[in-house]
Amino acid sequence: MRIGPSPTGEPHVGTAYIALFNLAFARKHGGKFVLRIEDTDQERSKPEWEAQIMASLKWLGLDWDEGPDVGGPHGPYRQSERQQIHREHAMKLLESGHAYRCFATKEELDALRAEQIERKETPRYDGRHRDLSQAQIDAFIAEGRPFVIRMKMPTDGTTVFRDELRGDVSIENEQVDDQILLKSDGFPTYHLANVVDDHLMGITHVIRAEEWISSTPKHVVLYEMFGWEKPKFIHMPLLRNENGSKISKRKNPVSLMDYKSRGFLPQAVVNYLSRMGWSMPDEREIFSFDDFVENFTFERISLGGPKFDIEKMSWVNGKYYREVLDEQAFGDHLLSYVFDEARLRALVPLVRERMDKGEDFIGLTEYFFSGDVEIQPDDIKPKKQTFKALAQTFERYADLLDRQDDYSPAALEEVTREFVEKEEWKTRDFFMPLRIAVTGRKASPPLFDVMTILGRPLVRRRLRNAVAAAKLGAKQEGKNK
RNA sequence: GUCCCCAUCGUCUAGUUGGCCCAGGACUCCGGCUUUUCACGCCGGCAACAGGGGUUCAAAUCCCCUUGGGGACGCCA
Repeated sequence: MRIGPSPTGEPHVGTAYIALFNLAFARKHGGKFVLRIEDTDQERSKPEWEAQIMASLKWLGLDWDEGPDVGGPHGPYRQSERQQIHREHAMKLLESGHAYRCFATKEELDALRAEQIERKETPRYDGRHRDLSQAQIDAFIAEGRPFVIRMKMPTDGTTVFRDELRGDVSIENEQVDDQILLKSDGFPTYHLANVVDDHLMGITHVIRAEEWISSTPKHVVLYEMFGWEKPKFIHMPLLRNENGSKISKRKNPVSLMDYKSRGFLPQAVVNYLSRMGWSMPDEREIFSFDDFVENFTFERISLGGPKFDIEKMSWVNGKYYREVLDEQAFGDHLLSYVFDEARLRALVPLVRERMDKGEDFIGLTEYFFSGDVEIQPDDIKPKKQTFKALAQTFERYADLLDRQDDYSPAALEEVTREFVEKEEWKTRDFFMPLRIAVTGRKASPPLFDVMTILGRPLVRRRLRNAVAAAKLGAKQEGKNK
């Protein structure tokens, strides 16, 4: 069993979800759980993300038997360090005629796709370089044209594979594209790297999210091309947003770091996640990971995509507080959460010149320690603006911050000032409501320092609350007229 | 648009070898009890088998169609 997170963003709840089921299955059947970093996207992968993902999984107690940090017999466990292996396997397929070079540029293919969509056709590769003559290939290479290696998918027939949860899934081969295996930068795509590494690492059960079902035929055909034994495929249901779409940070707090910073217990998060699409035979809701492993079977997985409900996860967390942990353990949790050293240290420069005695601290910083802050509509309305305008502007600002990657004070200040200018608002008319929205008070340390320490999820939540407050104000405004 | 997957209360789900289910539990919400208050706890309530055809003595459970939802269709994973 393995989990292959891609270090291209914050540690995602979906990663933990899949890791959890892989681990449970491995533990149940005495198998090994492998952590393999799938960092073949050179542009988006970052070492910081990798470190954060590993830290988050460890926080949850989802420990791996083999991985980049602990090593193991099938290393290296970072795909970027296995490039040579992937390349060799791509060459093998090239030699055996199962793959070919494609010289089409990205622009060329984008244009092709655009045309196909225009004509309401299914966007797909047209096989333009699938049967190039050797002379043509030589000529292109002599020209120094960059190329990718594509797999030669059969054009007819059907590929059938067994999903252990759903039974046989069959997909017509003509529906499947000639997948790129090796990119022009020499790195493999997910499909090649995944199949090659899974085989080499002795992965017997591929437990991954449902979104991979439609590309599984490619993987099956690859196994066959290499003449390898196929693993068993288990596709877990996809975690969903409230509206049913694939879970995303737009609609949900999906970063595992958020849960930690909001004071969730790792055991409670794991417990809640186990109940997503799975149930105990006796319908118990509160159980340990060991209990989960003991009772785990695929038969108890239900396939409807479960919606992630932070409300219910909070209830689970509360259950742990009052029933699972004893006073000592609960006290320890509180101590480490409230007096988290990193957070306390971050506040030091903000409060030092503002306090005379230790007792001033709590009053000065309480909004760093609470979830939502209370906002009175009347407090946030600038004199020269309407509630309606405020609501709309805040909404646009919240959207802007969602897309903001750099959350440092300087960067926040820059984008915010730019934003205010673009909105044609007076700086003070925007900054005061913003300060109240974020801190719940009219006076605070420098706003952007505060926002950085609060972090994206909390700022986001409070901004949304302020939008709601402004809308409420707008309603009353309308009535009075 | 094409292909694939899925379908029980608002949400998570039990139910799946068809009958014990006019569908059970949990979250949320609403009552009540307990409590100086709040919370917890306890008791109670609202609330679902998407629709239509079959198969069968009998269907939430099996089959088909429709509808709905989701996913995939990237030199991202």
